[in-house]
Amino acid sequence: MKLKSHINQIIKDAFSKAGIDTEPMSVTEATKAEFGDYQFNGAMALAKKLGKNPRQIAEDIVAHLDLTGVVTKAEIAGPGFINLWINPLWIAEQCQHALGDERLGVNKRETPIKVVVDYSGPNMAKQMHVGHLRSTIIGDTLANLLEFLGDEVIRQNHIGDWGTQFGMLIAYLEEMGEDGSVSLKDLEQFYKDAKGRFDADEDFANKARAYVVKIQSGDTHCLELWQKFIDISLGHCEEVYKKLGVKLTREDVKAESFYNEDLVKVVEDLKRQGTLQESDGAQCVFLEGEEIPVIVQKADGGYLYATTDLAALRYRANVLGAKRISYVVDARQGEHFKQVFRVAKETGFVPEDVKLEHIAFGTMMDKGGKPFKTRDGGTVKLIDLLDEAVVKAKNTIKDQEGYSEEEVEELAKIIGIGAVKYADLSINRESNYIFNWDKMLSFEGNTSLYMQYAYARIQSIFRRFEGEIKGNIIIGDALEHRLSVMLLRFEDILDRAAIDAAPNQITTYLYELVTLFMRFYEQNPILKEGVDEQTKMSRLALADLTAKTIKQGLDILGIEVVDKL
RNA sequence: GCACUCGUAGCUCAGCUGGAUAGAGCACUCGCCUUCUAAGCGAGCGGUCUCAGGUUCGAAUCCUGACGGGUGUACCA
Repeated sequence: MKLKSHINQIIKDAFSKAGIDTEPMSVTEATKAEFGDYQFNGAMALAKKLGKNPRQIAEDIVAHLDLTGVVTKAEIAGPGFINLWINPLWIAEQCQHALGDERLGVNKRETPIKVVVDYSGPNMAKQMHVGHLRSTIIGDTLANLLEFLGDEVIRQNHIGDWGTQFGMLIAYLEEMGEDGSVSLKDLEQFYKDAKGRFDADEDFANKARAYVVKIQSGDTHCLELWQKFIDISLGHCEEVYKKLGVKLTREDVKAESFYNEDLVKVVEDLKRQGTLQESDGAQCVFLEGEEIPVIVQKADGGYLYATTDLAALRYRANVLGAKRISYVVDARQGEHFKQVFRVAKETGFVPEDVKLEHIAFGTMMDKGGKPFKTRDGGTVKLIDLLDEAVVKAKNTIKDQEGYSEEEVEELAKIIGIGAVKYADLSINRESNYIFNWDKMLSFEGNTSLYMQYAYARIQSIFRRFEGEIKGNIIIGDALEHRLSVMLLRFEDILDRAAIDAAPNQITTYLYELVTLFMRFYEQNPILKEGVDEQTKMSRLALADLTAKTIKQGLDILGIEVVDKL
């Protein structure tokens, strides 16, 4: 239900009937309940243009407003605000429709596009650490969201599987022989050991350097070892993805090495276009107004990540056919993407109509506002963090007697992982974010547990009810009215969140929705005695739609719900 | 130095396509369980939206500048 568009259309109709030859600005949600459901603030802005006073304009608009359908009441307030009330009968009807629809009334895009979402991008030489968390879950959410809205989403996991350190790792893997896969279990340690050998033993170091050259020249034996290493390493990542409930699979992997053969062509094409300049021996693209050039080939002939990114952009736009390419990457790489995107567009590597965006996010901080580290200053492994979340979640479960051990375990997973993800997604992605166990595992405030609790409460009602909902939704009071309108706003929220790539708009919405529902739950009894049948059915339907909306919203965020909490 | 980014209640954060008296949660004070999960709900307390200009009928929101924090600044990714 594109609620806002409906209201906007009514305003637009009033404009043309009133002979106002301007595109009206969009209505906005009313800032207060007493101001109705939506408000139109455009009368004031027109005052100068039309040479009339804003209240007169407002009156003119209201006089031509169709109050027989979606909107039933309009009031002019203050300097020329137009407050609008939506018809409760219409709201009820729309909620009813949403309830009967598996998409909850959310339309699929009329003109879906292909979107590449590039996220996670772990380095194969090391284990995934907290630095990968935000990209992985924000990216997955964005992909889920666009998919739900009907776009054709192509997930891309641009893993780092190429580079000098792999020579060292492969040399070490070969040295370990069959035991390699065993010691690889702890990649972090494996890396350290390999580095230790590299630093201590000159022969080993030379072998490692030779391997780099061999891999790059396509030596079969080396490539086999390399492939083995990547497989095992990727297996580690998949373990993390599984725990996190992230949908990335091997199908989505397009590693750095995938673009290797294209790198020469990228440089050649740039050269042919005359956009390349040599500087200190390196091949560079100098952009107007930019101090630092984009280097695509080092003085020693090697390629850089800008080169790979250009190759990837070209592939995604031209081979995959993406019209929107979203990079969910740390904000610190803002400059890099700004430049690479410019080069891609200015050289025509990527067509003009393709939207390139860097979905930047801030750094994860500890309670003290410092970058998140272990006690001894090391990086926190993602798998450890997630395991800890599950342990902590287990401790928050109050009534453990009510469950079997397996159930507690399962519940703890859902709660713990959900808490970590929700905490991250609920904050404006561009700002740094303070990681706080106590806060994220709290039932109070804007947390996943609060949402899951609300969902479980509703399911509890249905466990007791055990019937079938018959009859229609009837908006009985102001609270039910607000709750219903909130439910109908779901699509508007998702649309906006998709445009801005802002998961926190979804969490803010869910929080508002759940808060309203909790009030409704307290004030409007459903199964208690003395509630007449019609009211009971209507309230059950509202509760049901609320639960389904919470579930769908959390599902987009990659968070599960439970029937009992 | 230059560029980017952030600065909203004691703390953590919403709000930023300009709109009415700036909103939540935590903390603190108080009230509500013989009836649908009180892990809840309600009420109170708490603000020169960093500062100074500007644009505007109207600015937390847009522009300029200052101050403060963070980040980045050519052959790592």
